[in-house]
Amino acid sequence: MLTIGSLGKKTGTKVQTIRYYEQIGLMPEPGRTEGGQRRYGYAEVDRLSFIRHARQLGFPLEAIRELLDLSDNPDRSCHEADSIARRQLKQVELRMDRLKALRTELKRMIHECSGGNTADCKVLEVLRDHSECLTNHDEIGA
Amino acid sequence: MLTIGSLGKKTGTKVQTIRYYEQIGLMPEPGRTEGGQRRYGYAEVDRLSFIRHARQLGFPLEAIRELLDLSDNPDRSCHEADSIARRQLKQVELRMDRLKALRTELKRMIHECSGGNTADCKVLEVLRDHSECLTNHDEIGA
DNA sequence: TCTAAATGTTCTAGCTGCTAGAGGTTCAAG
DNA sequence: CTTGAACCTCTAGCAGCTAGAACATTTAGA
Repeated sequence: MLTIGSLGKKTGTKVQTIRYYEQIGLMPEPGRTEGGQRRYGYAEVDRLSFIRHARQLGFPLEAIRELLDLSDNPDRSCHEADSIARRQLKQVELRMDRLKALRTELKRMIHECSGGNTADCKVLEVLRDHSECLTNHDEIGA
Repeated sequence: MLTIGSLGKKTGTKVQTIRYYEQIGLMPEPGRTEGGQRRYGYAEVDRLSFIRHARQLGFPLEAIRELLDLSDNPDRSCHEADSIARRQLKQVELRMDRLKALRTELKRMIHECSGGNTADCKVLEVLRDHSECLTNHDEIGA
């Protein structure tokens, strides 16, 4: 039986975060000692590892909830898990595209800055006047 | 003189957001009508445009606060604005690197999923067992 | 001049995914 | 039996907004 602290260490999760996951129903309510402290078994280690791993891959908690659900029901079609992963991939690629455009603009901005005083600072000038931008980054910063 | 609504339209900002910026001191407290409604001039259009543009480039509000400060003081060195922009560029590149690793992992995961039922779903399997990952994505999902 | 619609006002709470702190209790080692 | 680390609950905070309730003002048309 593991305490919440050792579960945390095993999975690289802060104690508060584990309690948070329990609170929102991602982790089950564990058994307690007579004194009221949580005690975990190895099923919980697996579940929490799954969650943390999915988080590292950027899945939002709601997606993880679905994935856990699928994982708990081995009879259901793999298709759903696959489409969640594809959705996540789409998100990642979208964010990458935005960051790419952003990087271009930032680089240009910095490159053109010659280093006098702020009165003719290129960085500030570009920020002041959107028309100096090459891309029309509507929602880039998301 | 502009109402908060027309300022919002001119700059592509929601009314609530403008009030929020005022609340945190990014936008100045504007003049009011006798009835207590906000009225803006063209200086405010410029300032808000600056803020929104910087947000689109991903600058956090605190960085924008500094940039506005620099912009208000034309005598100060451009160097500070430049270093804020460089910092932002670093952030963007860091996030891009993480996303790139993430994308690789997701693609592999999806690619290997043959589409049976979840009992042998590759997506779920990879999530279950970190050792199947090529990268050790410690903080990838940030 | 009156009215009705559109827009404005403040205040509070919610979103994601945690994280930190206060103030108190339990557990395990020595 | 004592001590100190780890646990407990509860509340509030972070970024950067966004939404809604409940009410006031403005403006255009009849």
